[in-house]
Amino acid sequence: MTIARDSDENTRNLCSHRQSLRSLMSTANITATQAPVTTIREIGRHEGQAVTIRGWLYNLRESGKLLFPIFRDGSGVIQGVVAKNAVSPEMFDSVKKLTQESSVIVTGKVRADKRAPGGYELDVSDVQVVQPVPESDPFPISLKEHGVDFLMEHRHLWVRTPRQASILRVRAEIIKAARDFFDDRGFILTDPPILTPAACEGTTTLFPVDYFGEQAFLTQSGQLYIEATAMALGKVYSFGPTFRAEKSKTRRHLTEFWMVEPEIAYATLDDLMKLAEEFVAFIVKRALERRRPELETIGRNLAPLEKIDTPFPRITYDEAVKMLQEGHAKGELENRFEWGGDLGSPDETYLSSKFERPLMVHRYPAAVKAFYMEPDPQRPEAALCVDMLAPEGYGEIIGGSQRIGSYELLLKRIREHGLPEDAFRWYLDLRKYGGVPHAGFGMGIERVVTWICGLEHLREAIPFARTLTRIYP
RNA sequence: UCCUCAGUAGCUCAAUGGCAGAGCAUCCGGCUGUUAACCGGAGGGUUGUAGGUUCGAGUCCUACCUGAGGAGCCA
Repeated sequence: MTIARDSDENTRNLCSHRQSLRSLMSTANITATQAPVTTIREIGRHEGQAVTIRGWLYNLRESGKLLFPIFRDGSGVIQGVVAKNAVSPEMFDSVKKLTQESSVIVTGKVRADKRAPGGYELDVSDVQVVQPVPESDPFPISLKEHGVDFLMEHRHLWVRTPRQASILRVRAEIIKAARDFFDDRGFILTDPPILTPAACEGTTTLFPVDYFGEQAFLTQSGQLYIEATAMALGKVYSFGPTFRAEKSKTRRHLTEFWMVEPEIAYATLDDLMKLAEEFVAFIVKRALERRRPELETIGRNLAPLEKIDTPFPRITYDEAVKMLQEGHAKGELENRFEWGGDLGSPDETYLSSKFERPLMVHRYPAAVKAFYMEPDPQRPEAALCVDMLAPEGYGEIIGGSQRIGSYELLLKRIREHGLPEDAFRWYLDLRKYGGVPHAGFGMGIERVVTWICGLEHLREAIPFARTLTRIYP
């Protein structure tokens, strides 16, 4: 039994309330030892029995001599019922005075009830208050709507709400699915460094770090490093955070986000596209199988997700350009797209809206893509690369390519891009000592979570989002 | 970096250039099945900041600050 000390001025006015809680708690101890401790998620197994749950008060409704405290414990939410004539007056009064998000240990009898959203209610016989939230300083996040900035300012408390907690559970499932997928297919997890030397792809998008007096940067991709481990282990992947100092102010961008990146020796672009579609289909299926209740809590329309299956549609960049130009001619797109540019956000949305499954666009012009991509031997101005666009306007979730195999060509590209040759010595070595055709892609976890959960903003898809304007909490 | 919009009570928002308001939250009271419960009452304000126009500015003008959405860039 724990009780908060009177360490805060705000809690002083609670003293009389606290006195009654203390006397309540001396009897509560006995009850707590009699009933088995369970979680709300598992509570159905104890129908008709007295159980103890440990959690927080989510909300309290009352109707005269009936109280309806709603408890949450991280596994779920359940409504308790306290009738005035069924408990002691002290007990009734204590529950009546409970404040939102006070931590509580609750004992009661589990009863099936058709009116309850979760199927069960708890006839409360005892409540121990672990720490009361002071009346003078109530929990800031009410059940009513709030603005984005306010919620982000209170993210550490916002995560307690059912919707946010559900999103985090889906995220965890997606990450586990990604790891299971690669682990089960013989991929080896190799963690690339987060601190990297010198500039790799242009310093403006990198976060500089002082490394014992030397300039270093936070990684913006583990790809170059897992190309090295792929040459050692054949099939590898990495899963970790990446950092982009881009000044992007949109709902699709974070400055710190998590990526899954597989890299495979002796793989071609076609192998990569097959892997990517199987991977994404696997993740969607897993989320539907294991996190359906959470997706429903979030309010996700599951019908579009149920349609996700292999094979995914594939179009070349050239075909995409044709579609975009036709779209412009029909008045469905504002600007006419010309061959040679990278697809913009409205272009991606338009293209993916024509399909119910994720769309793979391949063979972009080499000029708009990264320096390490292998040119198409059939058409050297195009790169052997692929972007996967999620349906429903969620945009790019995967970017990948076959990597340049030739030492000479890679060196040429590094020079063309004005990159520091010295910093890439090790990367060039991979083409000097037994280079092979190889390919890989990166998938942004938050973008996938946003799509699968049907969210408006990427910042809800990660526990603590880092954006251009926010590094608190 | 550019474009657009916003900033008023703890929160979400109203207020024709003319007395700064409502709902929620908090507190007090009522209700034996409430589902963001409901009903009655109370307290709660340097209208983002600094100037300006005006008899009078939350409202109009200028600058700045903060935030949001979008573009570019990207996953």
